[in-house]
Amino acid sequence: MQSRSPTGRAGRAGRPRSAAADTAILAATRAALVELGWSKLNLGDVAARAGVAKTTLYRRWPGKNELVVDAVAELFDELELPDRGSLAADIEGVVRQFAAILERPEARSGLMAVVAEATRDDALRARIRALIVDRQKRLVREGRARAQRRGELPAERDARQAARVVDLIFDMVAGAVVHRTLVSAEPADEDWARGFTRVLLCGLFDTGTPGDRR
Amino acid sequence: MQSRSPTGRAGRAGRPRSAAADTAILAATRAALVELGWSKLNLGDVAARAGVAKTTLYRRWPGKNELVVDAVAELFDELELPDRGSLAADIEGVVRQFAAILERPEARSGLMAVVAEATRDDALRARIRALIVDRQKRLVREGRARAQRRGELPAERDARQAARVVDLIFDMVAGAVVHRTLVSAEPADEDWARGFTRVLLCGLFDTGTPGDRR
Amino acid sequence: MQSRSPTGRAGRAGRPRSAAADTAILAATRAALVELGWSKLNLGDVAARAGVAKTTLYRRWPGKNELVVDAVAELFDELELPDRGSLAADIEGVVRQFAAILERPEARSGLMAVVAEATRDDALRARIRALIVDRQKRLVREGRARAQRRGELPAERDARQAARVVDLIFDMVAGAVVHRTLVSAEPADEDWARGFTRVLLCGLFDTGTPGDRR
Amino acid sequence: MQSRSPTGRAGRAGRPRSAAADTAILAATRAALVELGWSKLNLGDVAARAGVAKTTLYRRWPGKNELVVDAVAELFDELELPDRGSLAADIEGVVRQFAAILERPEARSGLMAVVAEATRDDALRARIRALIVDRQKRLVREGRARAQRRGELPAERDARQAARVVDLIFDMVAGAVVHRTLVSAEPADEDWARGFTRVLLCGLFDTGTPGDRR
DNA sequence: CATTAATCGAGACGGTACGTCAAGTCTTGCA
DNA sequence: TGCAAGACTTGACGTACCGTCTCGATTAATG
Repeated sequence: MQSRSPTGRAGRAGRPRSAAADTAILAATRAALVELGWSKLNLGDVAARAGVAKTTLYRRWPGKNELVVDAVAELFDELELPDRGSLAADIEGVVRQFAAILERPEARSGLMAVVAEATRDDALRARIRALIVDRQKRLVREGRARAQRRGELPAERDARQAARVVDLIFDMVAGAVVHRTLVSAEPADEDWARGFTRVLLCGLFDTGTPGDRR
Repeated sequence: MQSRSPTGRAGRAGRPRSAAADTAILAATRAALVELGWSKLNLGDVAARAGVAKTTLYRRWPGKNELVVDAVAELFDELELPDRGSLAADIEGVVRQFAAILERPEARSGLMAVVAEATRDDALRARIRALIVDRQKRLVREGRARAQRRGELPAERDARQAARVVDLIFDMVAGAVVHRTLVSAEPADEDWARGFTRVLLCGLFDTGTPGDRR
Repeated sequence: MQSRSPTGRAGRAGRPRSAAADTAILAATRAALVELGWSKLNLGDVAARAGVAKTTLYRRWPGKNELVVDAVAELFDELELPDRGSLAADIEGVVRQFAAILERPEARSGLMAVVAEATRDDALRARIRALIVDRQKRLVREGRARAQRRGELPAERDARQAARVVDLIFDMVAGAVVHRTLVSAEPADEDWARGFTRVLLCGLFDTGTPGDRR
Repeated sequence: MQSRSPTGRAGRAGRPRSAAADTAILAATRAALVELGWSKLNLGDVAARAGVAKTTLYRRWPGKNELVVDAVAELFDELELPDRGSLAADIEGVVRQFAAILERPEARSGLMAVVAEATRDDALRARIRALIVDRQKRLVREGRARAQRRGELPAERDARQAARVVDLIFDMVAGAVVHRTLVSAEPADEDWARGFTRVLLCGLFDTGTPGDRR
């Protein structure tokens, strides 16, 4: 998925690419990210850790940015949305999972850096959307559908409206957790997740006692 | 404010630092950020643009990271919170202003990059908090106080609770706008701002027709 | 000879070093020495003249000192000792040749400078001895052997004594020419060479009319 | 002597220059030369050691080269030529004294370096001649006159011839000691001094048993 | 089963930017 | 005015990575 195939139609003649190398390189990238952080990360070091030549790495990825997107994207594939019985519980659960990933240094260092690079690189931005953003929106879609099945949320008027709502919620949830964790640099712990979920579901105008609606 | 004072007690002996240089350097930094972006930004170029020697720059800032934090921080000082008559209108206004800043390439490139670097640099994180985060929380505090005066929001139980709410709202607003703009890479336009404000104030459970409560 | 070989056993793996680069760099060093002199000589300029990256230069030589020793050493390899029929004529010949080399600006600037640096750098001193001093002592040894074959000089008692005499003569000849040329800054012309040779062979006590013994 | 006087006639107006400063600066230069050597020597450090501002230093000397010539020249003024009873003994004595000075790091590092610089700087070359070369030729002149008084050496035909001989002997003695000490990097000890003196006085053709003529 | 064509390791290559250091000048304020 | 302090411009330093290249040595699938 993440590496371009060497030929247009099919890997015809010649020695085929080592499948193990891809795995080793991505793992080495994460390891290097942990030790060195984004700015000191260098592809020569990654190649050495993976037991691979620098040329092998450049044959498969265009550069540092794309490599790190791929390496970080795999982290977010761990996210799951088990049914915790209510929308509030589901949200709190995914917020805590997301926060846990963002505690890991390989995610912290890498994620914001590639987003920063993506502000000036359309292809990179597309890659991030495809491998991280769009892929994790499944969580919002699934949680929303489940809540609608439970009757907690109304159905949307149409598909366009549904997509807009999913996008908005994703930006609100992911944005708040990322901002709390990386910009404000405070832990997104259980208390914070509960407060956040309350506002997200009931709004700031809500005056009810905590826990009444869940 | 952003530059270290040259002496511990008082700038007594020797030639004093040129005050104009600071201004020129920060402006040059933003200009270079627009043209080159974070990753191609180099201090030699910044120094040349500012009409200043590279050593002068290094005498005043420890490095690229701190320089960019200072340069970007000035951008956010433009944010204002004029009274638009209702909390909803105030939020929409500040969201649109914030989004407008994040459209500017010097902010886009710089902000996420320094946040990324700050994940491995405590001093840098502190600098970001002091110059950007804590400074802009004034907007949340002011908006909240104004809404309480209008009777739109209840008063907090105590100061600790108030601070927690301010922090939460700041992360939710800033996080959502940043994520929408930089990660999802979609415009935070008027429509989006309205939808966001609605959810923030009324929550996802809200079923009222749009506009009833504002 | 002057560049370190990249591998211990044999230059096997990896791209081999360009052989032409060594030649180009040493020639560029001499050219830069002529134009700029030692103190203004800089490796960036040398690299540019040689059409080579600065890193290539640093990969092969530790620094300016060693590079200049190698570049200057090649100049002295031009020295020859053709048989002019008598020891006096041979000495005058080599003195004039040596003086001619020291007229050249690349030798003038470089030689004394590296000797100066070598006063605080053992490795550099060893390099000078190996590439310049010991290499040119061949001239003294050869001239002495030839004079002994002619019967002009007696044979030494033993090898140790021979080595001491060779060292002494080398220091006297080279020292006098260098001092005349660079310190006193007077030309070591034919007249001077004749006077010097007379004293070296006959001593200050000699009272004979010039030319009687040759 | 070595510093230019600030005004044409007398240091009249304004604060007069501190006389102690000159002494302190030259001493500091030698101290820095011992610790750092020529190439690492820097005028900021010298100024600090001398308890003087860098500007003061530049007001009195044009630069590093001239400063070091002055500092080193003072060392050679220590040379003396006590009457040891014979020309051979006088020469051996001065050779040993000269060698002793060249053992001192401040002389080793500085002397060759300024000679190297002087190859491209006429004013510097003149300064070296005036302060070092010409000044120490007094030793040769005095030794020669003494030997003539003793009857060891004949008188010259005329003054021009006398000057040529003095120059030649000076270059031979100083050149040999410098070359032995700094280029060959061997000690100019008592043995070497005796061998050198023998050759200088009797020549290489001499076959007599050592010591017969002294 | 030999050929063939791409991949692999290693490492040199031309570049660019780094952050530091020294040279020499300029600008203060004090004596 | 001389002087100490120290900021200033300039420019080289030596290092580290960048992404490309040139090698000789493996490897499969093809012929």
